[in-house]
Amino acid sequence: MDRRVFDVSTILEIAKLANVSYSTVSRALNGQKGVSEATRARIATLAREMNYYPDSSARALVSRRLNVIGIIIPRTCEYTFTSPYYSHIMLGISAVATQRGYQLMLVINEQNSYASFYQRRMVDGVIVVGNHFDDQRIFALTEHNIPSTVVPGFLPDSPPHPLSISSENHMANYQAIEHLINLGHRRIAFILGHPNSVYSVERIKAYKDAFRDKDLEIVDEYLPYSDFSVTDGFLLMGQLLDLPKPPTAVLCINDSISIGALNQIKARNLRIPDDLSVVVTCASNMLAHYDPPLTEVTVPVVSVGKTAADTLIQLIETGAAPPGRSPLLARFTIRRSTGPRPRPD
Amino acid sequence: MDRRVFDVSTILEIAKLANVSYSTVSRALNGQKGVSEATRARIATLAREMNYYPDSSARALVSRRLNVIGIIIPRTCEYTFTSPYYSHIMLGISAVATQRGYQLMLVINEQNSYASFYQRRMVDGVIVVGNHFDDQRIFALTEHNIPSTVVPGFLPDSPPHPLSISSENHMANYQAIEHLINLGHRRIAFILGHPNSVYSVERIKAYKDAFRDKDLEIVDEYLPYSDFSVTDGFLLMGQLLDLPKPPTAVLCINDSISIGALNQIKARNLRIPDDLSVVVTCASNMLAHYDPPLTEVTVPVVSVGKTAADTLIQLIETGAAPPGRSPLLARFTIRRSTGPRPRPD
DNA sequence: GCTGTTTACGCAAACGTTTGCGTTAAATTA
DNA sequence: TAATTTAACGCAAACGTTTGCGTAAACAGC
Repeated sequence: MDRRVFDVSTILEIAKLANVSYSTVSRALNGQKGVSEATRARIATLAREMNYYPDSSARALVSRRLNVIGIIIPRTCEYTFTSPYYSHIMLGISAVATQRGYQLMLVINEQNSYASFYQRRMVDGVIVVGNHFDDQRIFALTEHNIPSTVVPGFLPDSPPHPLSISSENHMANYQAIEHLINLGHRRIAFILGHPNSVYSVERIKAYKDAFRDKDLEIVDEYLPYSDFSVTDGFLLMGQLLDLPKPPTAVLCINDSISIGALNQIKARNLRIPDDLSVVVTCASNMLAHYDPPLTEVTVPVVSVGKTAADTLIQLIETGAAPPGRSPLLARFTIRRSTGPRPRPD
Repeated sequence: MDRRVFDVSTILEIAKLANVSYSTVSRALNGQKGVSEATRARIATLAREMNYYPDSSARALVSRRLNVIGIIIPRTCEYTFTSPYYSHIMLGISAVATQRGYQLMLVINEQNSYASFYQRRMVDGVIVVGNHFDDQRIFALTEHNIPSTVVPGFLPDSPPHPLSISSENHMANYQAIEHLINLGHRRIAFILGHPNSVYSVERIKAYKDAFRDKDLEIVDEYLPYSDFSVTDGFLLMGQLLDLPKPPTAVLCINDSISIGALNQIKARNLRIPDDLSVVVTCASNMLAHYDPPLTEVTVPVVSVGKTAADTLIQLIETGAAPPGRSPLLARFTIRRSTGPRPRPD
């Protein structure tokens, strides 16, 4: 009678009507062998007629498999959740998960243990989508042997998590900076993200590598940190332009910073690239139709999400991490927002 | 021994070590009465030491409550999932869900029945976040009495779902159009979304209401439909400007359309508002620092998400929908992107 | 016709909880 | 002191599955 509320029937009721034991019903519905085609068909139609759906909780209890993976957005990353970066990663995760029969549990702004979701058996594994490499809670995942991947993962030299999924951005950023240097720029700014974001560290490295390779001096003033927000992009771009020696070129670390910075440039009526060269970094197509067309580092965000999900599911199902994956290369595309260094005024 | 894999203990093991029955452990851990403070404390420390976490599946199986609500993004809305609109709604849902002890199950691009998630007992209720009012699958939710809310819901005159959560946009849009008319504009364009999106219908109504109230003629050419994308905003703005009699003012239905349209305007070097007045609609702050500051319809998207979650949880827990909610009013803010109609050329 | 194999099923345990009911012993009341 | 209530706990059923094992019947090979 309690079941009436839920308007669905159980395996037992079907068994009665089909005149078989309920274990046979289970096998029939799950496509296991040991059931004749006749009874299988009978049970199948009966199940449909009776509006039968398996109870996921009961199934999970005995089979120890929920077919659910958790997406965890740490508290430290909440402010960026609304950015296209996150939604594109989730789109990638979702695509693979759906295809392989997994549901998604979304945990935004998590402040407690990441492990607990697994320990409480709410998920078969978790994907932590955060970019702070100082997150101690990651350790518990590997320590307790919890199936998990981390996006974008951590610094290559000290990875606290063996399954870090990240795009390979060094090359594209190096190319971008090299491109600007070759155009004659020397005062090149890069609006970064949080100081302990993987992305920031990665970008700084690309920047410094390119500058060192060209024997150029690195001025920290041109490398401001931001909170990844549109507003910060706007404000920091303003501060850069207010410098005694303002940059002649600027790179932006993500969509929001790019948009904010462009608005600042527009507000000051600076011409791109005549007065200032701009390289943006995009996960979305928000800036696809900007005038002028923007020289851009394109990050394969959806692929990152797909790989993270694929790796995790493989780990869940086989117990072992899949072998080395091919790198997900960010692309550098030259368009018309970068040009020769303006002559000093 | 199988439990070793999961590295957690069960209620039974704790019971043994505490020298009580496992029902006592359950009661102690759940804060029910019938347990002395001494044993309760003993069990609590023991549970912590032994790394105990309740098994959600087992708990759900008997208590018929999962504490999970599903967020369903229909297939027809997938293309907009990456828009700030969706992430802000999810942020609102998440805030309330977390506070009230619910987890979120995210289903992107669902093509099957919405009801099945409930019928398979994966969620206690669902929030459908879509904007097409021709979605037949909504009917099954009410038909089977499944706890659910729908965002943004449906047209007020024919609601197929009793719990539609939506912002109240008519007034703000009416004000926006009235504002433009008062500025002398007559050729006013509105770049809408999908033809059977609730938002489009709502906007058309506001538009036509304002025009009728001023005894002005409505020209359908100025009311193009879009797919809510940046690209479409860009292209449609171009088509509008290519019209023999181009509009002197334009309204945009959401963030993406606004961005696309602004890019088109910028690409043509039109001055805002001298050549063209622009009213944008925003869920995000992507356009917060635009130059000039944009006259805007601000939609309280996070509040919509919060209300949807709040209503649903109330429905789940009490079995009845909460009484009438106060409307979530969109705001109209005049800034500097709207000005007097330019004199005819 | 005997043995061995396969097919199609049933039985019952198990998964880890919650919870109604029963049973002591202690505490309270008359 | 006896009667009654209450507190603290145990017992066992229940939730709806999956699955290992057992078994009868059918079937094959010789």
